[in-house]
Amino acid sequence: MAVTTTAHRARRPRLQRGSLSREKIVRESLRLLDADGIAGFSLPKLGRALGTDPTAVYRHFASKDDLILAIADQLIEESSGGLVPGDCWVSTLAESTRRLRTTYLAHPAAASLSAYRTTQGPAEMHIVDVIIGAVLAAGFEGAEAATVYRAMGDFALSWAGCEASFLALDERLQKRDTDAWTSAYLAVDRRQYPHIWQVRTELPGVGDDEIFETILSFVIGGLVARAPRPCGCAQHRQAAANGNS
Amino acid sequence: MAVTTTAHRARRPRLQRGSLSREKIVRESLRLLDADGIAGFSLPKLGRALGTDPTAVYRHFASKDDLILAIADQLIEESSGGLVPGDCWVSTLAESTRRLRTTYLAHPAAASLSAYRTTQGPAEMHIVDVIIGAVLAAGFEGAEAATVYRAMGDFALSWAGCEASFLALDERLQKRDTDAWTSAYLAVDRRQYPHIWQVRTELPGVGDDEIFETILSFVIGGLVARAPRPCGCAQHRQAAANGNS
DNA sequence: GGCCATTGTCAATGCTTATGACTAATGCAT
DNA sequence: ATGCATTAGTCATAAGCATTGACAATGGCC
Repeated sequence: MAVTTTAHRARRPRLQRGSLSREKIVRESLRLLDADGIAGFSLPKLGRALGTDPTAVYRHFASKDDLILAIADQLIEESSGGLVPGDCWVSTLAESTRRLRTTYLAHPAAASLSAYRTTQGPAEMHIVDVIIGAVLAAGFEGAEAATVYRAMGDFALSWAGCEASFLALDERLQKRDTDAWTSAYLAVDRRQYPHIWQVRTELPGVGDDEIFETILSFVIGGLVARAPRPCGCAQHRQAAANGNS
Repeated sequence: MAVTTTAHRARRPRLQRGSLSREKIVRESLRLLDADGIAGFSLPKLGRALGTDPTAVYRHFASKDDLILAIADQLIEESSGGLVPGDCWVSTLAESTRRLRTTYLAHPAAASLSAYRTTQGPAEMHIVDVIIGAVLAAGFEGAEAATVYRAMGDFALSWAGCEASFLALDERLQKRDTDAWTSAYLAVDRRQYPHIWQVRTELPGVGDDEIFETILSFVIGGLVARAPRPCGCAQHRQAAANGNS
């Protein structure tokens, strides 16, 4: 069958007419959000950027929220696509957290809109399965496994979402915050806030990556200490043999 | 065309000067946000709720963002007011994290608007000083102390902010998410997502408080394991003496 | 009394999300 | 191939939002 009827379109189960499609709209949304931030993202603007009527997007998405969910799934896909769990559950957990953060930081405006939302798309299901797999490999079982999974998953989402939300603020507002570390806290009164004063010169130099790796090491460290079964990979078996928890 | 439109418009008697103040507006904003959520919070609605002209609030706040910052400071004050660090730095850290979360969960809509914002108000400075004090008591010094403080502080803010943001969503959307745990994940395909399948019956029963205490115990556990100086309080000295980290 | 900054009111601008009516393109059955 | 139901794109429009500038009443001050 399949003669010469628009070969590349025939792949889809249902042919798309015209110039718009959900996929194209999501892609252009991401582009707009990356370029102009949240302020540059409205359905009329999106329609115009696509070269269509300002309201045309409503033919493909029931509402703006519907579109945001599609963007969320795209982000999760970008973040967890091709992630294959190795034999070390510790690095599986650490890596999936790092990857989510990397994606969110690459698309802060999109992430700040779509974080904390459950898409129930295939990409989300996949990463959930991977993380639960790691938690089970750590020896947690039943209700405790479910709780530990939620704790680790929500930690990754909340941290990355929070960093992204900050980066999605106006540059003006971000500068206000940065200035707090570099000047306001630097000039703090010694008697009123003695502890801030003690580390005041160190505060401006702290980098975001450093902060993230610190909290991640705490979380993973606390998890490993509580895990019923140590990690079976070469590196961690070595560490466990040395009596290090 | 126009006949008698403006002639007998039902006019409310003009309010007395001083019927509005920044404090009153912040209080009414919190009330509105708690009652109706983010959707019920616009400057026109706020003005009407205060019994004034919809635009009257602009006489006291330069913009909506200006008002949101004032709300943020009010929340921090409510959360950290009266917090006195004890001799146990572990519980100081845990308690201040718990208190922030409690406040944010009590005012989810307000928190979701104002989280991640630096107010540089006295309430914020105070809680920062308390947390840095605990980190110093743990034996961290210099740049490492600054990094650990940021990690712990940002963890508390991001987790509580994230939970609040979720609670600030429409009830309809929250239900969508809850249903994901109670039905969608329950009916997952065993072969496609074997790990989800394994814990599927446990997922719906996991409570938010439980998840929070789990991640908090991981974070605190990881921190304690890395701290140069163990906690000096009776309870933790005992634990340290038993060789438990 | 008279000055005048402050603050409440009003009208208006230009943006937003969203909907229903209308039109034209398309796939499908005949 | 032809006609038709479906549907994508367009248009007009509604209702609500943040914000602004003009205007007017108020109350402190001299």
